[in-house]
Amino acid sequence: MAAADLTTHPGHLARRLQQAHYLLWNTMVSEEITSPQYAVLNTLVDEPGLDQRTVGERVGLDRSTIAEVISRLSRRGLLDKVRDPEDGRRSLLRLTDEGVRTHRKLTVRTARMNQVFLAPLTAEERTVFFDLIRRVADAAEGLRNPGESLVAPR
Amino acid sequence: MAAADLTTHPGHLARRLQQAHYLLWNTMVSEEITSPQYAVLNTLVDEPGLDQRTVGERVGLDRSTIAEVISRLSRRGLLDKVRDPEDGRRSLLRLTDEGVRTHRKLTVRTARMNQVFLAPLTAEERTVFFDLIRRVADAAEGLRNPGESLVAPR
DNA sequence: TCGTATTCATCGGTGTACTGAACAATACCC
DNA sequence: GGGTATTGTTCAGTACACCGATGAATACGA
Repeated sequence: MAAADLTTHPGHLARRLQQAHYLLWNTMVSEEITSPQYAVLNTLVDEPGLDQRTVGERVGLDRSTIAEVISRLSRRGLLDKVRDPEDGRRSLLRLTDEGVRTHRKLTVRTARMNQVFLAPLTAEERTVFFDLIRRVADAAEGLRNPGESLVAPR
Repeated sequence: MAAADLTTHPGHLARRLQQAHYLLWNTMVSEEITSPQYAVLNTLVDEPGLDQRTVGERVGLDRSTIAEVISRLSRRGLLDKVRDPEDGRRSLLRLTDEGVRTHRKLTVRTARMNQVFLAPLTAEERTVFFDLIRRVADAAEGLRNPGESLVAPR
């Protein structure tokens, strides 16, 4: 059997896209703070006091992964983590002043990086780019929790 | 400063897309062989006897990463790795019969998975999807080796 | 031909990213 | 109110994915 053409395999393209982004992030945004770490800071700027699991859900990180990311951010003094006095299972998260400053700085640099990253596309193409990726990702994420969107239990 | 909207950040979208793909791969293709491992098998079907560095270049994997991926495939008996007698620095790679069989099986399943993954898009949209991602990824990869495409040194 | 430069592979370190299992705390139901 | 189920976190294990440094083999130039 002949080899498949990987340039038409969305998974392979997604990996290449992410790697390319990782490299650009490292040179244009930060060598210490990673993109997922920034996503966590960004969520907590908007919603301070969120618990760990919910933050993971917002940024699309697994329960184990979010725990590690948060422990690194906490170790660097960018956020504080305290047990919820109302519910001893939860860890509540809040940015420190240093965390807020870091978020502000990285937001500026990230905007610059996105300009470079998306430079090959016109404004219309960018809109399409976001739309197509979002639709595919949303649909695939939906396959994991069948029925969730249908009955919305809770 | 307000929080940024991550749904317009290509890096964040790329990560979500890749994760969604990873999960679908696990359920529809294989739990043992990963997508990067399949990419290596696929390359070696076409070009047996390639050295390790070149394979890494073909599939877009770092020298350290490709070494680990290949060591796993070798441990599972899917490929053979021998020193090049002509150049003692190189490791030459070749699929075993078992490796060829595995590639054939996974190629069928991967095609099925891609249908499901891309189901939200029309045929025209898929073409655009591939084109946009490829252009962005190619351009970003080009930023790493400035001048390479201009003068093609060697 | 001998010494320097390049190239390929490996090693150590860090950071995602997933699963399954364990544990503690809370919620729910008879 | 006590036993069971659910929920949030952590831990162990596996697999990418990067960099810098090291070592071995080859290439090249004076």
